[in-house]
Parts: sequence; structure tokens; C-alpha cells
Amino acid sequence: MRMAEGVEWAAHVCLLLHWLQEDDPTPVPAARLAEAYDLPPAYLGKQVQALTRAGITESVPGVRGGVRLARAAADITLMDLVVAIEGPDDAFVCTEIRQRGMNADRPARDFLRPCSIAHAMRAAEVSWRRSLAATSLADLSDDVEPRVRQDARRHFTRV
Amino acid sequence: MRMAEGVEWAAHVCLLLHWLQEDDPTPVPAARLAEAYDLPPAYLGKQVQALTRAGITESVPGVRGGVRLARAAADITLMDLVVAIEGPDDAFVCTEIRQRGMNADRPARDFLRPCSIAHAMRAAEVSWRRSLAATSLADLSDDVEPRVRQDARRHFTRV
DNA sequence: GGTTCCGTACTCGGATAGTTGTTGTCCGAGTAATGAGGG
DNA sequence: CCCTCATTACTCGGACAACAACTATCCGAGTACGGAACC
Repeated sequence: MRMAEGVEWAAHVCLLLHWLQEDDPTPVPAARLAEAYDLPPAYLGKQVQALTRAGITESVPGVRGGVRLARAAADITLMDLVVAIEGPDDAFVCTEIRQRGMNADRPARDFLRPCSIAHAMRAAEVSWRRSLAATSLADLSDDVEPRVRQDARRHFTRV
Repeated sequence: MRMAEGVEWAAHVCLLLHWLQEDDPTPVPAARLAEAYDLPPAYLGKQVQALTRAGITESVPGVRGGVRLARAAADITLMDLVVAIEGPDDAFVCTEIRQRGMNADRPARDFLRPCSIAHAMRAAEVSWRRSLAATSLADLSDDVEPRVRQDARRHFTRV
């Protein structure tokens, strides 16, 4: 059970977009973002497409086009990013094996209540999701050294 | 990011072993466990091997051999099962892309503090792990209808 | 009758293919800037 | 000098391979039981 690497990329890229937009709302090409963190340009573009489909970013076509955050950094949570890249499905999926094999002939009446294992797994995932939903891009940005943010802006305005 | 199906199998199988051992400590062959829930016998055997390596179950070779829980059900948590099957690694792995690309020439001094994204992801996973570690097999067993438990025992003593 | 030994059947264990999902790449559709030409 | 328009370069977007991990299976090593032979 390993999370897709695109989640990490999306998070860093969205943070970077947030920094760049604090004083310049012009969109940034995905290829430029990839170059900033030495990532495969085409593949990062695919991830950015997923972010756009999820409404986290909005893409501007054309010669001076690119991508930018669709809403304020305080309104974008890590949960949003994970759902955009990984999809909304839970990690643990209950296949109801308790109703198979020796219990195949048992009436469905005995399985009205959800599987206790699935219930516990779901509770744990809800805890995980709550933690992610409580962390916004703005929160993350506050924990990054100001020098790094400033130099990132400088890097993009310079070129 | 989908969890391996073996986790579900391991949980159900361990619960079943717990029920069977409440009045009979003789080991149960893995093939019998697979038949109980209509699972692929060979593949379930592989998962049981992982449980044994993790010290959750102990296997008895020989003609009347099989597998049984290595310790009390109250001392086996869902976290133990997940670690045994999926491995101990976190789902999110930080590859430190913040130090690459435009920040490649930055002194390591600026990256002493952990990446804020990785930090938030880790906090969420810790929350998930705590929830799993707080749930033991005994807790799960209490939420299963007594009829199901009793019939499971009956199914195995009858054959 | 008790004991020893051997054969056997059954168990786990690791090594071996098949399939799905993630990673990585490429080329085409669409759009806005840009320059030239005309009014 | 200003407006119109065609060209052009650049962007995103979805379709196309390569790789890894999970899923599934098989056969071999090891062990305890069971019976037969022997004392």
C-alpha cells in the first residue's frame, strides 16, 4: 500500500503556485513547474490535469498560458489533493468474504450490520482523512522558511 | 493507493482462529481456513506465512499440524496485521524533491527541519495507525453476532 | 506385550508465472500573442 | 495612426508503451503419526 508519488508532486507544485501568486496572478506553464523541482515534464502535466479536473487548479491555454490555483490556498487541503490524484476510494475495500464459504447458506438477515473489520478500518481511515482535511496549503506554507519562498519567487521572476 | 486484499483475509482468518481456540487449542490447517471463506488455498497460505514471520501466528508442521494464534486475541491489533501483510513502510514517502531543481545549490542548512508536507502526511498516518493499534481482535470479536461465532466452531468440530 | 524403527501422508515454506495499476512518454487540438497589411 | 486578420509559436489534453507490485499457483523440505517387525 504505497501512495502515488504524484501526490507529493502536486503538493509541492501547489505550494509553489501559491507563493508565485502572492504578487503575480499570471499563470505558470506546467513545464516550468517541472523544471523547478526536476520532475518529468510530461508526467507532471498529467498530474496537473487531474488537479484541474478536480477544480483545484485552472489551466489557461495559449501562448502565455499555464496553470494557477483556482481558489485561495486556505481553501485547498491535503485531502483535496489526495482525492484529486488518488481518487475518492478508500484504501481498504470490504469484499464481504464473511458471507462466503461456510456462511454462504446463511440468511442475509445475519449480515445487516456492517462487517466489524471493515468498520474498524473505515474508522481509522476517517481519522486519517480528518487529519488531512484539517491541513490547508496556507498552513503548510507557514511552516516553510521565508528564504525558500522568496527565492522561489525570485527564481521565476528572473527567468 | 489500495490496500492489499490479504489484509482482509488475515483479519477474518485470525478472528476465526480466535473463535476456534476458545475451546480447542489444536492447530488448523491453512487449507481448511481457506475453505471456510472460499479463498485461494495457496495464496492464503502465503499470507499466513507472513503472519507467522511477524509472530502473530505460529505454525505446526506434520500430519496433524496447522496454524494457531501465537498470543491472546486482546494482544493482536489491526495494526499488527497491517504491518505483517503490507510491511512497516509509510504510505507516503518523501523523496525530498524540495532539494532538487532550483534548490539544488542551496546549502543543506536550510533543510534541517523536515519537509512540511511530509510532516503533515506523517501526522495523518500516525492518526490512522493509532486508530488501528487501538483495535484488537478481541474488540472485533465482540461486535460479531454470537450465532456466527458458534456456527463457525460447529462447522469445524463437525468435520 | 512393549519397544523400536520405518514408511507414509500431510503440513508448511519458498521459488515460479499471470494480471492489474502506476509510471513515463508522445503527438494532436486549441488558443492568444504578434506582425503585416490595409483603411 | 488605427484596425483587421492571418500566421505562428506555445499551451494543455488525451491516447499510447514500460515497469513494478499484487495476485495466484506449483512443487519440494520437513515432521509427526501409524503400523509392522522385533525383542
